[in-house]
Amino acid sequence: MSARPGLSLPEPNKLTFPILTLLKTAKPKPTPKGQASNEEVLRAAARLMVQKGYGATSISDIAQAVGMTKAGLYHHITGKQDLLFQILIHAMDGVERDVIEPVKQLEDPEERLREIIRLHLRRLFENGLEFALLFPERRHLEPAQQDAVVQRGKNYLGLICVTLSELADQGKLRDLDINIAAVHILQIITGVARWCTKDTGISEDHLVEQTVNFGLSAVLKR
Amino acid sequence: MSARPGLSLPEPNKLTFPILTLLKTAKPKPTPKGQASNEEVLRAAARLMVQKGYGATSISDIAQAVGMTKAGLYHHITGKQDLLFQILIHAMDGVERDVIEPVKQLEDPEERLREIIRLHLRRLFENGLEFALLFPERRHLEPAQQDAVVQRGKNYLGLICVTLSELADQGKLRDLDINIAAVHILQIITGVARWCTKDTGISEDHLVEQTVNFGLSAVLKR
DNA sequence: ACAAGATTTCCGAACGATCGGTAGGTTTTT
DNA sequence: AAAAACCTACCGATCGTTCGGAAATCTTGT
Repeated sequence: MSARPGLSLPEPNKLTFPILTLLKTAKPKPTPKGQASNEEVLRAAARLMVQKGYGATSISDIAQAVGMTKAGLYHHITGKQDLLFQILIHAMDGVERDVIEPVKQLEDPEERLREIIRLHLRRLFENGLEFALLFPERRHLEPAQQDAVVQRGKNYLGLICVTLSELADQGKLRDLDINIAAVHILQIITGVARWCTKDTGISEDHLVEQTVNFGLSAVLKR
Repeated sequence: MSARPGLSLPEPNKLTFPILTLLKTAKPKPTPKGQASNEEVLRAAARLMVQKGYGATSISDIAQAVGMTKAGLYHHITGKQDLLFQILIHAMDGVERDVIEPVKQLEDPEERLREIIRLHLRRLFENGLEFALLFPERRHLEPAQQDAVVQRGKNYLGLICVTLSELADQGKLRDLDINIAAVHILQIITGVARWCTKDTGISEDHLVEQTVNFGLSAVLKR
């Protein structure tokens, strides 16, 4: 971090501590590009990709965002494609941890559906909008990686379907196609992640409340 | 179309008639790249971009899809960016013609909202899913072009807002934020355009009916 | 009807730029 | 001293775009 002769750039987001702190897997190869990328890199890359799209985000962009050069960055990632894969896996991990798991313990399906929407939106606002990348950008992955991501997305969709199904058993559900309704609910959530990057003068609490009510009203009788 | 010596490729989608038939504007320059691109090119380009994304769709891909070479294609377009712009303008033209205009004559706001969703979905199925490009890909345009596209999108959103407002005047609307509800409705529609590329075994009629009911139930009392 | 010229349509080949990725050496940390 | 983190410099490939010319098509004079 000291002598960089003849170059006094601002160094935008220079990291003040070494990356790659929680690497648990063994690394036999001299290049430890194990599948564990660093949180900072993932976050910066995700932010750029949400902003500009996967294709328009170059490795140099990401490297610059974390205060490194391209070559330096390649000690933390194995490639651009795999970086996207890590981001999507990471996004799904977060959703499963912060949304799916807490919600599984709820017995009442109506409360569960409400919490799914609420918790997911909360997560979007707090932990970044990486989830918005899941659907539009997964086509840039290898088929095998794509399948892995799609599978986890389907699990999530399945949870919504089961919840709707339970609501139907209780007679609380409108006469509708559960599968289509589940997709629409998911689209509403991810839709928020999409247009919420803009500077809308809307309070987060208000948006969450309105979206939850919107989703529940669409499917519940009353 | 006749002698192409030493080259017997299948020529995948070779056009059997000259492109650019309805060019009405005068063309002073030797390169008549006026802003009127051909329908075939626009359609093929839109289809590819929906499938692979703007960044991942090369000019060669588009040229091959219409049975030409890169250089030949450049007599019909002024550039890749402008091609995207033409596609988005064309998509908005279609929506304004097939959705907004017919719907403006409807007095009853409930019927109007129902027709907005229904007609828009119908258009998606029949005239291609170019509308799905509007929101995710417009960031690749110049700011001026972006503004033009965004403005027309806002007009559409405004129509939905006005309709919701009229429903509120009639006391038919739930207690909700009209602006947020309008965005959610639009997101549902464009969401269909997004995941509908897949081979879902769902009938179009069924999907339209379900989506219309979903949207109306979300905002109407009852 | 038909040839000749003008115009449009398209192609082969290349350009400059940028991209993802790598080799090898230098600095920093352990 | 060993290992990890990082940089400079470069590679091959691909991208969007352009140039000059060759077909194909249209227009016009006769």
